[in-house]
Amino acid sequence: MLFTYILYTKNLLLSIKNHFDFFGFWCKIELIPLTLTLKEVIKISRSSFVTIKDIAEKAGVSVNTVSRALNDKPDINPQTKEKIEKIAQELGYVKNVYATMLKSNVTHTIGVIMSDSSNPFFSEVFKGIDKAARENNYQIIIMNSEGLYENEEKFLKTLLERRVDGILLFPMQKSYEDIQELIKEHFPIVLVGREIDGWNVDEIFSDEEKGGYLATKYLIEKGCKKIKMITDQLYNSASYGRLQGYKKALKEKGLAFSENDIKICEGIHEGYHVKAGYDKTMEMIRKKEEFDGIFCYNDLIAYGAIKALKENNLKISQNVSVVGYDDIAFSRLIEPELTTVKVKKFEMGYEAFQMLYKRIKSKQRDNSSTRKVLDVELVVRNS
Amino acid sequence: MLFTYILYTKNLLLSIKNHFDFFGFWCKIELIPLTLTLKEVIKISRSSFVTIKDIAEKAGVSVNTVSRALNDKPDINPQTKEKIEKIAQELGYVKNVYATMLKSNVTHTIGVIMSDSSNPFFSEVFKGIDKAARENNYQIIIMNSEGLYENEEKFLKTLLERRVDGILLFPMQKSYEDIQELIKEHFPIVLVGREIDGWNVDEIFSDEEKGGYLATKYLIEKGCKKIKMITDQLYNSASYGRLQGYKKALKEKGLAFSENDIKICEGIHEGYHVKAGYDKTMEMIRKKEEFDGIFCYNDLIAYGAIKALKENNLKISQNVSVVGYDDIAFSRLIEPELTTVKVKKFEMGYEAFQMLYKRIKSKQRDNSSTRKVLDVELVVRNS
DNA sequence: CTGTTAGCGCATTCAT
DNA sequence: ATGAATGCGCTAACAG
Repeated sequence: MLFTYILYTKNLLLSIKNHFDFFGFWCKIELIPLTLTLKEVIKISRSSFVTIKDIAEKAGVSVNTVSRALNDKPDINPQTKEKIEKIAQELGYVKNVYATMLKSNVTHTIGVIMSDSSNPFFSEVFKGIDKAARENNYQIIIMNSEGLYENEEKFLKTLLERRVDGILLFPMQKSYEDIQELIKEHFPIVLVGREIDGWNVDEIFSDEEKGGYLATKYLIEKGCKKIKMITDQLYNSASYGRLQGYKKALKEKGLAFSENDIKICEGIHEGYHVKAGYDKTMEMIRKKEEFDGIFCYNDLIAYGAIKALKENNLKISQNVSVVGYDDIAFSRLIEPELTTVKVKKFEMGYEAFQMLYKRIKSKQRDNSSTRKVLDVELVVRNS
Repeated sequence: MLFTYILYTKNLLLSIKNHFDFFGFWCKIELIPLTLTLKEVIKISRSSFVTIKDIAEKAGVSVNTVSRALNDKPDINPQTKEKIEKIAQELGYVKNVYATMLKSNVTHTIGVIMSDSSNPFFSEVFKGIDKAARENNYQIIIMNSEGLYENEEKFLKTLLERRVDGILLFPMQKSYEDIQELIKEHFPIVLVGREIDGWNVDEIFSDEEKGGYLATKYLIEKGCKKIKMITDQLYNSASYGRLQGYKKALKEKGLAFSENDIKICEGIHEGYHVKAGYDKTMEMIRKKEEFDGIFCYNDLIAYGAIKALKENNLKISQNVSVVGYDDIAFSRLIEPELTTVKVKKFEMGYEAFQMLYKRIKSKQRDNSSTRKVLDVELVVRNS
């Protein structure tokens, strides 16, 4: 074990390092020059970061001269500035942004709460956020709620403690109270990927109904007579919208809607989408339900469905057609290549940050709000 | 447009909100009680966060009583505590961690720099980091370097400015100077996924040579006589190690090694791995190079290779066998299911954080370092 | 052009 | 059990 003691006597500063072991100990005594005060020594022993005060002392100027020099403020002698910059360089000075933040009340940080950043859909959206944030010199604290409301709540608090300038939230449809609280306070927040009716808050999301409509219409026009839909929990606007589109297309084409054709995934865990798609399809086959088309809530579910169909020797696109949603990168790699609804993932993230940024910048904390709807399109491939 | 002015007169504080529009403007005058000072009003207009001072005033106690109450310190009257907690609740108090950090010099934040968090390999590793960090109540600031050294350098600085307690870095093999600087200063840092010889720094990485060896040996034992390797840039330890393993297996089985069998991907951009795997394979076919096996640096490259082989009507596993690396989730979904080297991705992230945490906690900033090697295994599937 | 001073929000002695 | 005072590192207002 290693201990460090610091003693202050009238004219001597001792730093004693004792190395103990089972058989005794020895100690090493270091003399520290008297120019350092006790406080400074403590500081040194605690943290190795150099402060503007250190620079100021070394340069023989005041701290604020250093501050001005390092922040490119006017009213400074070029030579002084140069000298200070040189010393800062030598000492390896790195600004402590916390001190700055404490004064300025601005952190240049946003919080991002999503359910699972390793899900390809989210990670594409995140890329957009990341890009936009970097361009504006903003940092990101990311939190994965794993779809759990408790986490969402906890993270929200953590982010506020960190005084993020704003928050991008991919909400579970359940979380109402705390978010509404924030909105009431006009805290900068943008809801991403979900539409929440009647709230006075900035939102960006896809035209889900159109997506569901396009997918279903495509299946019908391809000749499908009985189209199943495998969807996610129905209490979020995305699945709701896609379902509406599905219904709309059925109605338009004169096909009957049946509750039994809607299969809802349950459980949230690592890779559950693929598994759910697989399980639901297997179940439909086992129960000998008739169907010649499946509209899946997302591509991952579609992968699972395709896997199940293959295992039962059903020909994709001939016996059963499958349409996914999102158009993640892998949908071009699986066999057959997946027909899917393309969502502007990167744009969603990029735009979301822009909206948040605008909100942060405008001191205007009023009751107006903007909502942006992103267009979707059908990508026809071989499924 | 909406402007807010604050006027301070001898006995009157005016907050004037002027609503301009094209046709004129009107203004609303609010009287603010004299108990507030100008400074306080400015504060209110600037930030809506309540401080312990606000609570103290409302509770009629001192700030430190509030501080003690809220931090579960001893020496406090239970009733006072309860009262303070209630007021804090009412006012919607959220602690400003920056102030705390400024005092404590501890941020409970780590920085993570990786090349692309949307790459499935990295996102799995990140999950492990995230899990471990949450368990220890640490926050994460993540940065995507996009494989660019300039970014890595810049981000490192940003993270230091943010006074992260430690850094997890997935290094490009190029970046030496600045990292070494940090290591010399005994700043807590753990290098993840890459082994760097001769550095005195904590590292965690996979047994790359074993992975390359297992993959190649498998191909040979399956009957392959001419095995190509499509790899990434060779200046990182991962590709180097896998190449060594490849060579070792060839030698052991009496097959000749040829420089021409090593195909190196170039370019770094969105989805370049898949494309590179595809391009390199197409090129080999076009040039009529002979081969009956491909060992790919990662699964993404393997997907591209498989796509190219299929397009040329080559039967995977019969005409040409393919082995990938990493075993990302999608390798079970493509057709044929990919034989690959399974890497402990989640564990790598999880352990990496543990190592960093240990380093952060032990004030001991000495010259010792630990390196952890994770085992790999071959997962035989149908390619 | 530069130094002095005050204060951001909080936690920590040290008194009382 | 509670309050007063101090300082973390930095910036900004003000004075010289």
